[in-house]
Amino acid sequence: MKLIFAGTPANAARTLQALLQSQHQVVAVLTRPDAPIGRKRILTPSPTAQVAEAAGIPVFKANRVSPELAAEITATGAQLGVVVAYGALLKDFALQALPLGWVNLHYSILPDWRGAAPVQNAILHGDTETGVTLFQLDEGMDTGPVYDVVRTTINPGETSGRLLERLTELGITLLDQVLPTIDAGIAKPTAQSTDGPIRPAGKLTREHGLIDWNKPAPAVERQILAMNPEPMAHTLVGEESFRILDALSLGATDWAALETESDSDHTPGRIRFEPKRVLVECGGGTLLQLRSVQPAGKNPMPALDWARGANGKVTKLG
RNA sequence: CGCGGGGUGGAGCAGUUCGGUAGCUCGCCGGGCUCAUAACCCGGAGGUCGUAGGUUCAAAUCCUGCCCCCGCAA
Repeated sequence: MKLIFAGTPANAARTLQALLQSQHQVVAVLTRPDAPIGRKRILTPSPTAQVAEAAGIPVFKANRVSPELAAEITATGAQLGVVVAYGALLKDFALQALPLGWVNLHYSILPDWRGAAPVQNAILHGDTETGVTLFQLDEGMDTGPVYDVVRTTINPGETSGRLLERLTELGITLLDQVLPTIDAGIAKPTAQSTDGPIRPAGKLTREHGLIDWNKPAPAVERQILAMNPEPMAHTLVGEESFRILDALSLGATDWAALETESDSDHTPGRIRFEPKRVLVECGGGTLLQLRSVQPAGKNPMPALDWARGANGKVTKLG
């Protein structure tokens, strides 16, 4: 089957690579325009564009599909479009540009977590299960009829980045199974369920990553895991940003076992350096064990490494 | 020229203001103690102090160019 692929970030690029090695023929790729990346503002093609260009496939770069672009898409002769995190909604004329329309891989069990950041939101809200949904694109946001779903358990301590990697692979297998049935004309998508939670998965901004140490440790842990790798949870050390990449909630504090001196000052955000652990006091007398951190201007490092240099200089976060 | 932090044995840091051949907490190797140990004790290896050049009797430290990493902002 002749396909056009639309996607932008790394997981879309990974999926494109898989399609390139499949029985299908990717005749063109749609991705977002090159964007300035990093401090030096170097204009960089999206990961998907890089994979496409390396494979010698024609690339359309656009932030939205115009009627003119839709005509070009039609002219490629592709039968079906496959969308993975392209980054923009397709209007009716775009949807109708291909004989079989478009399918979209979405990293949640629809209709729950429709929107830009389903993986991060699932972890942030403490979900224990998520999945990948392959559905037929319509004009709504992630509202189209569903071909199939693959479910998976969210592992304890799993970050958004790691979970997305797993979901990407699951999505590839899902495409592998469903595309042939669409090609054969025997696939029959069914309307999305109307019961169960339908939570909006809004994009998470840097503000969502600012840690409030008054919250209990389990909530802070979920926040840290959800924000990794983007936009990354952070707090402050003095005036400087301090990112926390990985942490583990230890739950309630046994203060009696911890007290070695007469300091009954249990301030949220206060750090306790132990020989083998770095702990932060959270709300409700809970403790969070820091695992991986990144001070401003430094590379990410194990919390214990940071403690070696920071012990005695830093006493409190936030 | 967007703002800023940083490059010192494998890791994280100190030392740079007031130049005099490198220190701390770990890790690693060997030995000891111990029923045992991630605990403790003793010993050891390991560093062109990012790089090129300059000043000086002497540079991690002062001056100049360059490279690399990162936080914020976009």
